[in-house]
Amino acid sequence: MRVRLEDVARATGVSPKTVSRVLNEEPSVSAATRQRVLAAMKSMNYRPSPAARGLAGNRSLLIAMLYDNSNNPASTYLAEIQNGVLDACETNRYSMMACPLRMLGKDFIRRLDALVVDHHIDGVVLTPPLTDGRKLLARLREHKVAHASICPLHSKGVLGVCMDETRAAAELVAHLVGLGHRRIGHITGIASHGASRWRRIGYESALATAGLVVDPQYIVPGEFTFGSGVAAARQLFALPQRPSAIFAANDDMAAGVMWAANAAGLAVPRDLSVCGFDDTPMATQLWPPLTTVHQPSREMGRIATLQLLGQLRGLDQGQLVQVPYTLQLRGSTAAAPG
Amino acid sequence: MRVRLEDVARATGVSPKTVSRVLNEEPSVSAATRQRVLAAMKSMNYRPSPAARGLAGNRSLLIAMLYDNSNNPASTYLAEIQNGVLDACETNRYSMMACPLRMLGKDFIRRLDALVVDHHIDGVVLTPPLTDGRKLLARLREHKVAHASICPLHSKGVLGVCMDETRAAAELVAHLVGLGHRRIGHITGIASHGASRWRRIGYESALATAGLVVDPQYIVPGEFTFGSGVAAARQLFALPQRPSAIFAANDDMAAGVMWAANAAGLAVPRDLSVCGFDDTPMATQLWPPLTTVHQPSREMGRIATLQLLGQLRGLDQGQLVQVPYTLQLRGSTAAAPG
DNA sequence: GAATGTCTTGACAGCGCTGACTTGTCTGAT
DNA sequence: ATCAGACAAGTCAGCGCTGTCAAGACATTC
Repeated sequence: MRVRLEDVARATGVSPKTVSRVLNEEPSVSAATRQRVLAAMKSMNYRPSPAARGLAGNRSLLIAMLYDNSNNPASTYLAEIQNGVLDACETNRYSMMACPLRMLGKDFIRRLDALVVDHHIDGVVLTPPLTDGRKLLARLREHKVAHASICPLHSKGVLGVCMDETRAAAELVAHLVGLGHRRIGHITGIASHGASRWRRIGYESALATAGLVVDPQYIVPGEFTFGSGVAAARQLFALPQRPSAIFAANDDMAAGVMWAANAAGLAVPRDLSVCGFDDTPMATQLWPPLTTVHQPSREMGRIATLQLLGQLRGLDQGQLVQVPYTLQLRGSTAAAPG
Repeated sequence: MRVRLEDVARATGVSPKTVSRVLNEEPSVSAATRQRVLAAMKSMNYRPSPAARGLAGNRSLLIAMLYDNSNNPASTYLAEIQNGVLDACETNRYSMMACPLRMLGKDFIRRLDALVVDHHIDGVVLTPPLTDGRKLLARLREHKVAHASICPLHSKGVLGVCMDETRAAAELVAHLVGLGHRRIGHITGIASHGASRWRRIGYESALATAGLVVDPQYIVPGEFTFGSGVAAARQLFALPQRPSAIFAANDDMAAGVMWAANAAGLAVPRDLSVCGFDDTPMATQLWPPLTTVHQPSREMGRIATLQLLGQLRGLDQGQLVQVPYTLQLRGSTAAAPG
């Protein structure tokens, strides 16, 4: 029926333990033996049983991707990251379990235990805002589970990937300044996300660089959702001197701004320039297409996973890897009116 | 360290096998014993090891969600379904593995074997267009793996969920007819998706019901993507008598139509009414908001999974369950000009 | 040449659970 | 009183692999 490790051992004329050593890439096997075992494995189409390995050993070859699902609906951002994680898993013979967590409540403890204790999870990939959940991180350390973070807020001593969001945001705002805009509004994201902070800092630093004052009135809080973008835009439109450009901390909110602009009879980009962040598929599907920053989400998921797997193999290569961004200048931004 | 089944047995004063029986809800245990065992499990916080159960038994309490990832990027549709699958898993103490497959090539055989043979997967949830992959289905039957389908093209004897897409599409087109439109264009989806066929049939039947001729010129193939929507719209705009309304087979293409309309100087809905299908988050984020059909994707994922789990428990309740749709009449459709 | 260390390999138990089989008990029919 | 049958619970091996320990084959040292 099933080809077992023992069968490979018998076929090669070695002990099962030796085959096991080859399987786990342990060093103390002679090259000749290793070759013969590998050849037998291949020709017999041997596939080790994850269940047995998990039971007997301490590894499960399973990792989990944790994400916060308190914000419905599903975002393409997370879906892209998941694809990246799966990419990395596939090339490394790991498997992935997706695990939505509700940040609030102690739900996550139960879920985490189910994952770590029950499934012997080897490591987890954390996505924002889970990257900075204090209790979550504490619990992970307690269980001694390796983890890699994607865009964590606190990056000190953390394994994972990030992007220089501050610089990207600053470049974007500098672009607006270059187009002649002087009153530039900003809609921030959820405070617990690192992204919100960095993008705001980038915005402020670009203004400072250009010698413009940072007026708190022009900074309105949002929640990364379309609806919050609409509301924030209305607030900005109501100012005595409404901004001629708005930088929303993500594309969804930027879409909300464009929506509100349309509703208010403002033409984009003639009366108002709008830009976002993330370059979600939607950015090119709006009219006019949205100026934004491209974030390589899938690649980030892949790299974070590779970092995690590297750590599991004992290569302590781990700091935060920085991935490059690219500005996408499109039709939603234009020269300031007047 | 870890609480094992044996520990529970000792604490209760019964044999391990009896605890196992309680765990697996086997009938031949007296009510009194069952209660005592359950109480002990709870107080000791016993958590069975999936690895051990998988090794010893024939079940893994693991299901897989299969999806086609040859069309990048990630769609919210699939992400929503995944959330629904996870909802159902959680309440039934199952776990899920996400498994992207490339439909073409024989990649899927390897992936499927990895899942079924290695992980002892109990069942799979199929999403379009995998629901109708002949080789895939054959392989699943070969491995005797239970499966539930979401919106399969061929529904005969299949377990899963669907929606009356034909009727929904017909209602939507009837709505356009009611607004006075006589030249209504249609952009179809990928032929291998059942959705494409049903929505087109709905379109045609609605025209027939209204006594309008179905002119092949007004039916243009698309690929469910924004770009294909743009291209198809251009083709329709170039007709000697351009349509006054366009029904795109999904929201992404409808967004493409709106984009193309903007580019061509046509105002939506004044010069052109547009409607889509699926009610993705984007539908309310466009300007004007898109008239479409709401498809309860998450709920469909949940129900399909429940069907699958039901089948695994031997309840052969299985036909296709139909979920209700709702028309979302929004600003992108209006009375025909003239 | 004996003692020591290094490298490669094997023997064996056991991870935590369940399947197949057996045992014991109680019921009702003969 | 005797036996078949139903039910509750137990015994035990073993799922496929790895950890621990031990042993054999060599090379190295003084």
